[in-house]
Amino acid sequence: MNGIRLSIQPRKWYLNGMLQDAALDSPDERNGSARARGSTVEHVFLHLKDGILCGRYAPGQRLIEADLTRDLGVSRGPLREAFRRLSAEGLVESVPNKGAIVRRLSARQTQDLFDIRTALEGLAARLAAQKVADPQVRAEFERAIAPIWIEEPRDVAVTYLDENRIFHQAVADASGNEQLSSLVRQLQLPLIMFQLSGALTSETLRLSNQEHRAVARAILEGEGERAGALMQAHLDRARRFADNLPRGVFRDGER
Amino acid sequence: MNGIRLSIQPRKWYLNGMLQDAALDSPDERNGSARARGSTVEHVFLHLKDGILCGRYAPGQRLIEADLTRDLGVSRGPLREAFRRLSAEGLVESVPNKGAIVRRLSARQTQDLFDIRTALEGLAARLAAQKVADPQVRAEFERAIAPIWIEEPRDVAVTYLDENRIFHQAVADASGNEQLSSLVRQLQLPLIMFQLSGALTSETLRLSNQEHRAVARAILEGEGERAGALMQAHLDRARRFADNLPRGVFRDGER
DNA sequence: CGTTCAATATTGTCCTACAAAATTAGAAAG
DNA sequence: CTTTCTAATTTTGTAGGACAATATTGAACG
Repeated sequence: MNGIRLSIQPRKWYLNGMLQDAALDSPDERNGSARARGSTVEHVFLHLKDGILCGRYAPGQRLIEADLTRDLGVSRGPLREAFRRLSAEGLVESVPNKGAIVRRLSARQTQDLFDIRTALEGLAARLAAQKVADPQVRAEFERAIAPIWIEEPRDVAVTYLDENRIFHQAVADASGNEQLSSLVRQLQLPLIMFQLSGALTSETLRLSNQEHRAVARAILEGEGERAGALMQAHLDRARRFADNLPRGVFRDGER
Repeated sequence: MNGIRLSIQPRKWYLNGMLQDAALDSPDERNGSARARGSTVEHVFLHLKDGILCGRYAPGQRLIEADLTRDLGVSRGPLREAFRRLSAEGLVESVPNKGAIVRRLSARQTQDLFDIRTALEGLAARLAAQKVADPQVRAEFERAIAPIWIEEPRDVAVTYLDENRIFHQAVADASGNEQLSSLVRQLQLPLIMFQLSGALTSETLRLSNQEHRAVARAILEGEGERAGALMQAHLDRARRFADNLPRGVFRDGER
C-alpha cells in the first residue's frame, strides 16, 4: 500500500526548457520516433525533477516505469537513464528489483547533509571572497544575489526558498571551483522537502535573509575567513532549525 | 586517431566478487540469458572500474559500446547502465553522441578536487575523533588502519596508493556520516591517475605515512580539532605535490 | 487476526531495428 | 603533395517487444 501513483497531466514535454504540447512537435505520429536526438532523456529528467520539486511526485512514492513510459511517451531506456541522473542528484534512490522511489531523508541524514554543506559552503564562501577581485566574477555575483537586498518582508515561503537556493548557488558559482559548484547544487536539492513542512515563519525568513546579507557583504569586501565563518554559522543555524521540525517530515521511525 | 581500443581478455566475469570463467557459469549457452538477475550490470561495472584503475583503459580513451558488448558478452542496456555508474563515480565522463570516455582531469580540476577533499576530510577527521568513543567504531577503525603502523619502508607505489585509499576511507567511515563517506570515496577515485605518474618517491611515501599516523593518533585520542587540522595539512601537502607533477599527467593544454 | 500461497505487477536483461550524429576514408581540387 | 569537400562507415540515441526473476497483492485458510 505504498504505491500512490499520482496521475500526470497527459502528453506534455519540456523541450529546451519550454513547455510544449506533445501533438505540436511530433512531426510523424505513427511511432513517435522523430524527436530531436539526445533530448528525450532531458525531457524525462526535467519533467521528473520538476515534478518532485513541486510535490507532484511525493517523497517515498514509487516511480513505476510502465506508467511513466506510457504517460510520457518514451521507451524504458531513456526513462532509466533519467532515473539514474535523478539518483545522482539525490532526488530519487534506486532499489534493486524495486525501481526508483522519490527520496525521503531521515532526520539523521538531514543533519549529516547539513554537516557536509557547512564544510563545503564555508569553503565556497572563502574562495568566493578571493575571486570577487575579478570584476567579471564580481558583476555576475552581484547580479545573482540582487534579490537579497529587496526590503519587502518575505511572506511566501516557497518564493523565499527559491531566493535561498539562488543565493547559496551564487556563492558556490563565485568560488570558481566548478566541481564544488555542482556538489553544492546536488546537496541542496534533497532538502526541498522543507517546502512541505510549513514551518517557515516570517521571522525565520527575515533572520535568514539578514545572514545572507552578512555573508554577501563579507564576500564583496574580500574577507574570506569572515565570509566562511558567517556562512558556516548560517548553515549551522539552519541545521538546528531542521532538527526541531516535526518528525512527520522525515522518513518514518528514524531519528 | 583517438580511439585506442585495447582488447580485453575474452570472456571472464566477476561473479559476486569472484573471478570466474564464463563457460563455467552459464547453464545454457544458446543466448546466455540465464545469469543471476541484477548481477550483469555489476559485472560490467566492476570490470570497467578495475580496468580503469589498473590502467587497462587509458585516460581519454573512448569506450566503444559495440566492442564492449562483444568482448563482455552483454547487451547494450546493462553496459550503458554501468557507464552511468562509472560516470557517477567520476571515473568516466559521458559526452553526448560520443559516448563514454575514461576521465582525465586537468591540473585545475585536480587542484579544485583537493580543495574539496580538504574541507570534507577535515570534517570527517573531526567527526571521527568524536565517534571513536564508541568501542565498536573504534575497533573497526583500528582494524582498518592497521597497515599504517607497519614499519617496513614502502617501495612499491601502487601498493601504497591502496594503503592510502584505505586510510582515508577508514577515517570517513568512522565519521558516522554515510553520505560523507560515500562522497569521500567518490572524490578519491578520479585521482588514481597518479599511479601512472611514477613521481612518488620512497621519501614521499614515508612522509605521507607519518602524516597518516599523526592523524590516526589524534583521532584515537579524541582530539577532533587537531585531527581535522592535521588531515587538512596532509591533504594540503598532497595538493602542492600534485601541482608539481609534470604537465603531461593532466589533460592537454590546461594549467 | 495472522499465515500461506497463488495471481499479478514490476523490474532486469536481452534482442533487433533504425535514424541521427560523428568519424573516417576517399575523391577532387589546388 | 597537401588541402578540402563529400560520401561511406561507424557509433550512439531511442523505440519496441520479449521473457525470466523478483516483489507485491489479494484471497483462501487456519
